[in-house]
Amino acid sequence: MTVQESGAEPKAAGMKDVAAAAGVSLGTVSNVLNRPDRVSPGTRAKVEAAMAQLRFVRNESARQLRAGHSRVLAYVMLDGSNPFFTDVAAGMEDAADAAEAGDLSLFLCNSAHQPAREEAYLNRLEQQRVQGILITPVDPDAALLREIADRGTPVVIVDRTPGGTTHCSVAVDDVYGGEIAVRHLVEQGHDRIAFVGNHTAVGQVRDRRLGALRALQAAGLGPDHLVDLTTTALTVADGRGAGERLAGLPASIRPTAAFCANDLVALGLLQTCANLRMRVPDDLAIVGYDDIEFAAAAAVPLTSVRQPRRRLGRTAAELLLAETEPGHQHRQVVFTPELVVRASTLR
Amino acid sequence: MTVQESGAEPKAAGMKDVAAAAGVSLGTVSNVLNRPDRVSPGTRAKVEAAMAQLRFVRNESARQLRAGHSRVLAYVMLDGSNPFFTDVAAGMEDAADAAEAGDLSLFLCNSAHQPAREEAYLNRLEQQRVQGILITPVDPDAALLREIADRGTPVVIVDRTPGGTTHCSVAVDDVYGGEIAVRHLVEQGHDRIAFVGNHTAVGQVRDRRLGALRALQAAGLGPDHLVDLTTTALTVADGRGAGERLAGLPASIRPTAAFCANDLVALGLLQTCANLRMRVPDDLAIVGYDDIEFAAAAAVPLTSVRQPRRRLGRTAAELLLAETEPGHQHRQVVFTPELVVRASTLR
DNA sequence: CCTCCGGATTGAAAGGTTTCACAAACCTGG
DNA sequence: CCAGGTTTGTGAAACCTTTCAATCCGGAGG
Repeated sequence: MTVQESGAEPKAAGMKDVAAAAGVSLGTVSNVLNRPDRVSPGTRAKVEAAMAQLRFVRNESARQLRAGHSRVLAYVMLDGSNPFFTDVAAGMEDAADAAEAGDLSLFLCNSAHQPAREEAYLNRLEQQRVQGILITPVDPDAALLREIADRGTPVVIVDRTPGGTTHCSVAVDDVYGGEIAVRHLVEQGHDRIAFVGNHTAVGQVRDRRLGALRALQAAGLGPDHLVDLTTTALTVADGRGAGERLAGLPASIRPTAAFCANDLVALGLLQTCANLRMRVPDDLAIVGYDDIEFAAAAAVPLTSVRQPRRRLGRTAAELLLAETEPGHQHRQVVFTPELVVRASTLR
Repeated sequence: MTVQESGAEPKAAGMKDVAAAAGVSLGTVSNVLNRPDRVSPGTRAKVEAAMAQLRFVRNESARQLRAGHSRVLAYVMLDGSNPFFTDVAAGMEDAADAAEAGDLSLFLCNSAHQPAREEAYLNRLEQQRVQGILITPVDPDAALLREIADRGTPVVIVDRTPGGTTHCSVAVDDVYGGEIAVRHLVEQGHDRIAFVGNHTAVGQVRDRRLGALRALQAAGLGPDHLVDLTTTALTVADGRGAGERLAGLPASIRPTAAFCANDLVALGLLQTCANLRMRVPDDLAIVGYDDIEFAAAAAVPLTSVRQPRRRLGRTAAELLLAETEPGHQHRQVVFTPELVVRASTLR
């Protein structure tokens, strides 16, 4: 029984205080925490009682300082409000929970497409000496990413393909995704197909369009069978706008099917169709991309290209954890997407 | 010019190394970092050059250890895949960015409804001595939350109302939300209204139903005018199931309107209506709750009760930051939701 | 009875930063 | 040229934990 301080905040007890209260040395308290088997049951009980009584909370900063690294992984995501990324993050959580090196935590950081925010997070994480950084970067070729990796913090690029092979990365084959989407439409008898998206941007969307062209070519159809409906971004509103433009085309030219770069765009398009009394899929067949949960729940369930989001995240985290192994070589993993056929393309 | 080590990893330079390389004392390096104005331009330049050359990265663990606390806030969210919570988190990010005590980072942790995960995160955060914890807990009255707060880490409860007043909290008036939803339906001429949700659970959903009953009462309608369609959870699938049950009711009893505890449920219900050729709102008017982005983008845009999600998050973070002020009193902030009327209830 | 052994415990060093009292150097004005 | 003030720079202590070599002790074997 020690006397309870009645003054202001009792100044959070440390191991030293615990040791004093239990009448043992500092080293013994440490042993109780880290190698309980090396401590006799009697002393251990005394120490544990003291810890409980003093409401001892281990100081992680001090542990890290000593250890030289923390037991934290972080995912810097591009857009926390996009279900795609939260699912990827869920996969990472699975991997972190399952890791042998128990006791890992995954922290999420949302850059929200803002380079400044991304940079601030990256710096903070590096200073925190996190075990590794997972990131879907605004710019996959940013110098900072390379620098951080060079200085020794493992970095894995998620859902982007960096220029070189200076990091591990995981991504999905978007050309193939575009190909299976449009091949399906062609098989359904369509030969004038709209591509809805902002393909001027490099990356994903461009690849998906490329795949679409390949599918047409394979069917003996030239690039003029793909009608571009270019949007500024990939939101639901963009999809609505594209729908109106599409409906305005004369019937002789109007595509009978649309391949959307994204499910959000597809949902917007679908909504416009409903408003304008165009029947889906009879008047217009629609294929989306990502297969987000709401794609299946739409008024007309959406055919979509599914990416193995959760697996993407899990694999990324596994690659990250493998970085610390001795003769590590960076790997670029590419997954294959899959077409999920639903009512929006089946007449 | 120092000689570049050619062996393995040069062992990350610390301030001591920088000091040596620049030919100054440790304290001066510290001053360059923390009080640059107290250092003459010449030495500062020397030190900065040395830092660049050695690729010096500040060690946050050591800083924290010295400072006694970190510059990190954390939000432990109940469900990272629910757009509601990611929007709340976005509001917190706004507040963290704007905070006077510059240089705060917000980390997100996803408990995914799992008490064990939540507990692991809470312990880790407390050990990390974070500046404060924001949380939408699985159980708002869990003992651990109180203990952590008692030991000195500020805790703010988000979107839940804890039993006592031992924490700050922010929430939304769900009774009122239910009331305005059903009042609107009554004004549209409905007098037999379905309530779709799992109201056996305590909390939100129960309050929303309570509000619905009040609205009926205010219109002189008894509780028998509310038809309960009870679900197990609040997912799209639950909504679909409820829709089928509803459609199975004889027309003489079947409600002409439905108030859903959640937009996901409402979207599922909407989908069933489309499948069964029930017209919305003519055959069934639908009101959802949360006003998630997809509510407006549905095939029939959904009337919904909007919660100030972003503001909820921002306020929560502000309350948290205010906790450190001297004579702090815990506050319970309650926001008022707002009805957004769209096509799903307007004939 | 002495030695040796192994398990239990201890004490001190180390890890990188910040802070603070203090010393040194430089200026100003008398 | 000096007293007193300001600007720069220094050195050591403190933050809390972990690790590891060293010590202590009781007991077994000779």
